[in-house]
Amino acid sequence: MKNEFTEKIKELINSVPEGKVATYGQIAALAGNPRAARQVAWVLNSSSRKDKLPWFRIINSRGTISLPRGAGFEEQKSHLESENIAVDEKGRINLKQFGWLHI
DNA sequence: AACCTGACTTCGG
DNA sequence: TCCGAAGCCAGGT
Repeated sequence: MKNEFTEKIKELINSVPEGKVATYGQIAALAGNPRAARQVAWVLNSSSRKDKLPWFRIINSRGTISLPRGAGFEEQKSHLESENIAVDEKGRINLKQFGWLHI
């Protein structure tokens, strides 16, 4: 198929186990394009609604929530905490402990 | 086909 | 460790 890259991104996101988080860069790299992290975010934004992907398990390389306050930050934080993942006030997460794949 | 946009990443200060 | 600028990718208009 033509956009197997996008399809693979969805598969990878669905592969993230509960209680773990992955970064855009990791997903992009596993999908075959380490540079297409932005595309991962785009796919999430467009597919999370219809495909119900665990978008809340995807964070940026700094190990923090990328969403701004009032635009999903609170929501994502709640989802993560529901899976026993520690998130501080600034949205920071300990990747050493909760990271799906170790960088 | 060209330009714009985005839940990013990396580098330098 | 935090902030700003530049670079990259694919989809949308």
